[in-house]
Amino acid sequence: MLQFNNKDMNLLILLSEIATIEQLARNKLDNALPKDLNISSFSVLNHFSGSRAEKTPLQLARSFHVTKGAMTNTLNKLEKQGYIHVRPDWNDARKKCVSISQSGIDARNNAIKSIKPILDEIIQKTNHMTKKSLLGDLRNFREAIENDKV
Amino acid sequence: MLQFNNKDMNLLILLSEIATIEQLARNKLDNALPKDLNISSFSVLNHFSGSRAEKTPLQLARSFHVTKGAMTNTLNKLEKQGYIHVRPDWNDARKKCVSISQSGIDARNNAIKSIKPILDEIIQKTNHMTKKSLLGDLRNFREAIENDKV
DNA sequence: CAAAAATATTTTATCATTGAAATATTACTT
DNA sequence: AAGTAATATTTCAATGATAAAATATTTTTG
Repeated sequence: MLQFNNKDMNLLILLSEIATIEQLARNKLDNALPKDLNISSFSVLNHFSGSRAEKTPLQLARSFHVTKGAMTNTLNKLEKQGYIHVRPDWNDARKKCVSISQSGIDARNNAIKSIKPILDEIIQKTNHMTKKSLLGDLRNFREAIENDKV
Repeated sequence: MLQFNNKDMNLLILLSEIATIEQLARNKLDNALPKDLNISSFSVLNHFSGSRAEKTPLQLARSFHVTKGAMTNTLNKLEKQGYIHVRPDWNDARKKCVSISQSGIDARNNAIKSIKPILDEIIQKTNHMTKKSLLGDLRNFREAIENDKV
C-alpha cells in the first residue's frame, strides 16, 4: 500500500482484470480454433477479411503490437500453409507485400465457425453489449498507452 | 463477415482491444520493473501485500489463471531469490504453504517505486478513473467467462 | 557521390507459458 | 482394510513471444 495512492492501486487492479480476461479468452479461443491455426495466425487472417489490401510485415506487426520477429514467424507459417501470398515490393526491395489467399479466406471462415459457439456463450453470459461504453472506454484507454515504435 | 452477426463481430473486436491493452501494459511494466522481477513474479508478491496469509501453489495458480506448472516455475524463482517462504502443510503432505518474506516485501515496494511513473503516466493520459463503470464492467465480463478448473 | 543514418526483414538466444504425464499423498467406496 | 478415485505438485517437450544482433536496401547528408 505504502507508496501507492488510490488511483495507482485502482489502475493496477484494472490492468490485472484486463490481463485475466485476455488469458481466459485466449485459452478458450485457442482451444476452439482448428489446430492448424493459433490465435495469432487467425488474427492476421481475420485482419485481411476486413480489407484485402496488401500490408507489409512491419505494418502487421504494428497493428497487432507484436515484435517484427514474431510477425515474421507467424507469416512464415501462414505462407507455408498457403493461407497468404507474399511478394516483394518492386519499389523497395526491403519490403514485402502480404495478402490473403482464397485458401486463407476459407480457413478464416472455417475458423470463425469453430469459435462462434464460444463467442455466443460469452455473449449469452454477459450483457456487455448493452453497455456500448465498454468498447469505447477500452479504445480510449488503449490509445492513451499506445505510444510505442516497435 | 459471412457467418458472423454483429454481436459476434463486436465481441471479437472487444477481445482484440483487450488483448492489445494487455500486451502494451505488460511490455511497459515489464520494462519498468527491476530486472530480477518480471510481471508474474511481481504479481505474486503484490498479491501478498494485501493479505500476508499463506496460500498454496494451486490457490495462487487459480488466482492468476495460470497453469500449475507455470506457478511452480514462478514460485521456484521467488524462493531462490528469497522473496517468499515455502513450507510443507503439516496436515496434508501434498500441499505447500507459501508466504511472503520481509525481503519479498522490500522487493515489492521497490518494484512499485519503479512502475509508479508508468502508472501515473497512464492515469494522466486517461480519464478512465472518472468512469467507475469500466472496472465493474470488466469484472462482470471476467466472471462470465471464468468457468474453468485449472 | 560517398559515407552515414534510417528502414525492413530475418535470425538468434532466452524465457514464460501450455498441456500432458509422472509422482506422491489423501479421500472415498465397498 | 484394500483398491480406486481425487487432489497437489513437479517435470517435460513444444510453442510463441521478446530483445538484440545481423543482413540488406534505401534515404539523407555533407
